[in-house]
Amino acid sequence: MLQTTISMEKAAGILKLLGDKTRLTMLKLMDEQTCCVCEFVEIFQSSQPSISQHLRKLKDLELVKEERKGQWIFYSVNSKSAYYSFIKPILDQLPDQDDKLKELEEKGIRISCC
Amino acid sequence: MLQTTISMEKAAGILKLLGDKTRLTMLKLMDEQTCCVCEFVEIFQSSQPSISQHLRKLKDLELVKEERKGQWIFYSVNSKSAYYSFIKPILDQLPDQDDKLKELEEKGIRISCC
DNA sequence: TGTATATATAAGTGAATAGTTATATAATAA
DNA sequence: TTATTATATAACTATTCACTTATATATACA
Repeated sequence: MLQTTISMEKAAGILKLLGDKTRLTMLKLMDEQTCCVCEFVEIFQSSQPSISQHLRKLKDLELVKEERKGQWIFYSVNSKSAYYSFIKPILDQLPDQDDKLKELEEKGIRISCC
Repeated sequence: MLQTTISMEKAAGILKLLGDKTRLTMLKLMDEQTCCVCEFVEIFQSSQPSISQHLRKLKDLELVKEERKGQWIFYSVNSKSAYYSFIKPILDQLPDQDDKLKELEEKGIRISCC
């Protein structure tokens, strides 16, 4: 069952992206739920361009996919990616981040509904 | 069987170290065999200080252990590390690097014996 | 001894990177 | 149409990072 071999080059590139606390947490969140940019901005108390730039890097490697809904763009982990099987075991070992989304819901600023 | 929880902070720090092609390949090699600095220098055609510095970073996070044997210092993955279970699934997905050590043996410059 | 070999460390340099501010695009609402 | 909201992108800046050169330490061997 050992599937697609990943090149060292590609693996290092992906791990470099995951080697940032913000991006790693974003990915963990997006593996559980679909999130939009403004939610990340709130969660990480970061600027909107900073979050956008993190998302773009993840999108460039096709680790996440986007879907526009009206004015919002929703991001989630791209489980169809050839490299999903590479990152999934990593994400699974990370502490659950659901509390971050729960906080948003409590504050009444969770968007995801629609 | 989901064991030790790793913090996001720590996970990101480790992944950042793995996000370098040289270090990632070194780790994969050291997960299979014990290697010394001069072997890495030969394999990666890198300078000795460069290799030493990579090893130090891996050692600082206790991902590798060292053992002096005479003039040589042998490095290997520290499977006793609290984070070995975190990196092992990653290393297992990487392409085998045995050919690199075989090359050294063929050239007659493999040290590990003793 | 003194010389050679293996490794580590320190200091400097250039490139990569994450964040900032400013601006552009796109959808919605008035 | 104009204003507002959500997001992306471009240009700039400060920091991080990998590598270099030079030097130090430690072992082996003559």
